[in-house]
Amino acid sequence: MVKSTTNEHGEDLLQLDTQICFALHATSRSFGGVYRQVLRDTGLTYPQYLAMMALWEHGEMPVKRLGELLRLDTGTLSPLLKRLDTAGLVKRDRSPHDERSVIVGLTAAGRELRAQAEQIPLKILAATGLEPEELIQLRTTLNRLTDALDSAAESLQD
Amino acid sequence: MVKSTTNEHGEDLLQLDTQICFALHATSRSFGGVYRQVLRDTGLTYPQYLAMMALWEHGEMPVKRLGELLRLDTGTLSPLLKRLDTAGLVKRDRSPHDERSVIVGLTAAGRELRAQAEQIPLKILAATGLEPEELIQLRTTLNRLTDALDSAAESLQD
DNA sequence: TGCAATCGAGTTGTGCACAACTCTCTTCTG
DNA sequence: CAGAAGAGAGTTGTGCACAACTCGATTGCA
Repeated sequence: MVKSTTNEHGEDLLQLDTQICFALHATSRSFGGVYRQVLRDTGLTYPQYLAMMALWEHGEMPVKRLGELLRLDTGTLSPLLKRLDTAGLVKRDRSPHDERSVIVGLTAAGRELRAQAEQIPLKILAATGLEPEELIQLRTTLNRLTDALDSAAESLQD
Repeated sequence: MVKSTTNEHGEDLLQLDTQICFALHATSRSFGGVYRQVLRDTGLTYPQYLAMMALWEHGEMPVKRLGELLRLDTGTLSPLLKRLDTAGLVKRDRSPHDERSVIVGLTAAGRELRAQAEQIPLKILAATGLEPEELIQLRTTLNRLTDALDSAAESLQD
């Protein structure tokens, strides 16, 4: 049995689907543009900012754990952390307990940057122009969507 | 006057904001993962698929117009089209009316690929696991969000 | 205990996104 | 009509995302 691709509003879901995905792609890039502006004087990119956020909140942790929090693999994270290291914001040291593991921690400069970054979320919040209720619902929908997509991708592996 | 950063549900909006943006980022990448699976035997990446979609729907058009449809600048589009050209799916010719303009059109192979790509939207739709109503609302919210972010980014230029 | 399997980081290669630039062609204006 | 200004495409350089790989450390199990 094949589901109809047109709903009661007369919208073609096949078309709609591509628009959803395209809209998401566009929104993601627009967010990137706003963050680029807001982060300009910190010298951070958005993914670097996310990494710093995680370290500000949780303190030092292994690269592995940071990758889980940010959902990034080492191919992305290693060079990113190298750049943060070069910028003097983080330090990386082998764990004495497990020589495979590298512990990422903040330097003094990295901790100091936190004060400068404090107003960033408010600026971003203002830029969204959405009401809190809408943001909450959007987040809920996105999280469900991410879970569904991840498990779909997994079941498509074969 | 400073707005409260905590709403009536006791959620910290500063935290929420970062979660929204992070959630969006995560969803965008999860979509990427599903498309990677689904597009595997076409040999296309997701942005390449978007470009092909635009050409299947609208026929040949200048690079400029394609960039507007996909919201991509030439720095992204030129090499992407070069790869599609190398793959034999599109052709690029200078416009006879305006030597600055390049017209992108489909080759026979590019047109044939459409049949193979026909079931892709349905697969993606299934992978989202969302009801049509939710998709429609999500699209609406995302479009508003994108507009707000774009105009915010513009006003932050200076 | 010894060795195979696994794990954690890092590297390499490809492609996307974007800023800043060049080059050519067109258009506008004095 | 000439030269300046602008438009359209492409290039260069940086950084992110991800697959596939290497390498050394650890773990597990025969």
